[in-house]
Amino acid sequence: MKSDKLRITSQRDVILDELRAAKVHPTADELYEQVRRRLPRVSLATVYRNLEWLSEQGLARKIEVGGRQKRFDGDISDHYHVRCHKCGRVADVEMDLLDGVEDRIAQCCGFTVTGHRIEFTGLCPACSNGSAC
Amino acid sequence: MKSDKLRITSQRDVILDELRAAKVHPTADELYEQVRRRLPRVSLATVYRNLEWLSEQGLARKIEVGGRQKRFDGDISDHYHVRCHKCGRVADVEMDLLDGVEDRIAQCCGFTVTGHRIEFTGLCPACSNGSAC
DNA sequence: TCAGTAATGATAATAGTTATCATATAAATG
DNA sequence: CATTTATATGATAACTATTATCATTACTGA
Ligand SMILES: [Mn+2]
Ligand SMILES: [Mn+2]
Ligand SMILES: [Zn+2]
Ligand SMILES: [Zn+2]
Repeated sequence: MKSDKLRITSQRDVILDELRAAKVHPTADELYEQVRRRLPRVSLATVYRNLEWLSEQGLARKIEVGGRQKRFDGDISDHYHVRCHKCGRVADVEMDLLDGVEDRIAQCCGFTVTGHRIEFTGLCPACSNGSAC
Repeated sequence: MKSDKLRITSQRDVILDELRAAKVHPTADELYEQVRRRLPRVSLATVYRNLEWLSEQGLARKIEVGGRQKRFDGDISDHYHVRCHKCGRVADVEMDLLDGVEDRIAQCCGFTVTGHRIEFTGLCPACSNGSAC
């Protein structure tokens, strides 16, 4: 009988490792550049594929913020983000989760509400003081 | 002396009118289909251009929710949204805005925080009861 | 009526992501 | 350890949503 277990490849290993090491919330291509340093023959498709896979496995998070590109987070704990509307940089926000807020709005729209996400917007330190991002 | 006033064209007029009439938060191509009924020769580019323009003028809002496509809102009042993670539908949430929440996190990340956005997620009525969206 | 300029429609280009497919490789089996 | 086989990979094509280009159209004011 064949196993249906998924494999741990060196690519997966390095991708998750680099994602966790990144202080920023990298886009797929930003992470690709990092991973390339350790695996020069890696494909961008592999990075995309595994970011998707890691998210499905609950080992990483796809954070849906505004902006064209998706960003990823190696920190799977529930937390909020702030995004710079000038350069797109995303940082963590140290704020307690709003508790029970989903129940408060559960009735009014007919939706079955299961979660919420707060995205603060503003200017990052670099963009605040006129310097190029 | 030449005027630098911007023109109200019939396309603009109809686009804003249809956007305001839409109960959903349409994507550009959804709105394009609506506008086409009244202006059969309209171009999709014109819809994109004017949705952008209307947003800049403060006559409409570009709502940055998750999902691939941008959505637009003819209701320019500040309010939160809930998005169906199955079909992408977006509805308004009847909840008072969180007050002073931006100040509470202003220090912790170095960002100059100027706004926030809450996106609730869940299942819309149609997706809740097994029926096709 | 005319000149000047902004907007339009058609379409090309771009960006980001996903799909395809031949080859490589991890892990189960013997 | 060698064999088998399903999964993962790398290269690249295809796709989707959006933005840019540009010749033409049509407001607007003189
Ligand atoms: Mn984070
Ligand atoms: Mn709305
Ligand atoms: Zn910035
Ligand atoms: Zn739905």
